[in-house]
Amino acid sequence: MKKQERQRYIKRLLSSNEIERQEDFVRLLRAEEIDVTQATISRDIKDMQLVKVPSATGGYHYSMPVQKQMDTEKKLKRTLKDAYVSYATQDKFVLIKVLPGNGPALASLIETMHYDNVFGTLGDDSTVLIICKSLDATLELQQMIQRLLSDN
Amino acid sequence: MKKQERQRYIKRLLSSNEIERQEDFVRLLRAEEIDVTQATISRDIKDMQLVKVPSATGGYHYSMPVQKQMDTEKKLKRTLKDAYVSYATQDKFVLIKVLPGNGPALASLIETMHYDNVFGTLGDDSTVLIICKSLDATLELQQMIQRLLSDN
DNA sequence: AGCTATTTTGCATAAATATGAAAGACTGGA
DNA sequence: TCCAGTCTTTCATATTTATGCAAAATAGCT
Repeated sequence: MKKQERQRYIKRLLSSNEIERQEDFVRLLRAEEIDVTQATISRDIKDMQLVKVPSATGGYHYSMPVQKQMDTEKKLKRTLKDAYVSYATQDKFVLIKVLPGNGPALASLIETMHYDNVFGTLGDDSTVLIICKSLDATLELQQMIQRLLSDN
Repeated sequence: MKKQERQRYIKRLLSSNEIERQEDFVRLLRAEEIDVTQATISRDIKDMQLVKVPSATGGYHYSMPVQKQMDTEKKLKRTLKDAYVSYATQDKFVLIKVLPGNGPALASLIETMHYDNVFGTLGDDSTVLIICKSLDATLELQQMIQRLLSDN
């Protein structure tokens, strides 16, 4: 399946927040050997219900649909609350310990949130490692986890 | 203040989900004696960080920013959980009883969520009346309230 | 009020996005 | 295999959105 694969790529590209127009997708996909035109991207965006968000800094960037984000955050929160054991940070890393079996699920949820500041995520059975893009980002992520754990 | 007032109108227009393009805003605002061009709307949308969402039914419509929606839903949930007494529905109405003093706050939160299906909201000291656009909508709203009350 | 700085708007148009229609790919038969 | 139906893509272009710039409005002074 060609289309689905491309759309997976598109999702992955989302977290790198420099995507300001559809042509950016075209360019980035071409770099990955996937040759498409803007027209197709436009249709993909419609399919996937992505939105072009005016960012606080003056530009625009594409992002996950509202509903999905809300749903995912909800699951994320629940998983965190259910399985959370401890966390630690060092440098640009955040390491979350969870109850055995919950690592991959949590990592995948964090992935699909497409946080702008997250470079990558890795989960084994009971540990999730999140690699941030900057030290500031690490702090922010930490606060977000705090928030998810504490609020209801 | 001209701009702010217009932006308030724009927010109010959001809940009527037939707004598919910026020109629709122009048209609807003109109907309310507010004379603007599409250029201004484009800037307002950027200011307010509204997004154009591809809807499930094939079209597009403008909507509140993700973050604000999430924040508001959070407050709404908290308020509901804190102040909820009972609710009842009849026809296209949902009537929520809350602890004294919480009616207006709750009504206003529901307003700012801009639910597509809500025609209007009215809150006195301890009661909130929500008027839906259809019977189906009433059911949906009811379920949403259930969800907010039960989940965490 | 009169003047200056700042903000907001419209106009014109550039830039970006969406889409009809034709062509190409893919699917599951017969 | 060949075909009909379905799905997907591109091309060309219509439609929609964003923006530079000049004019107008607004706000803050004195």
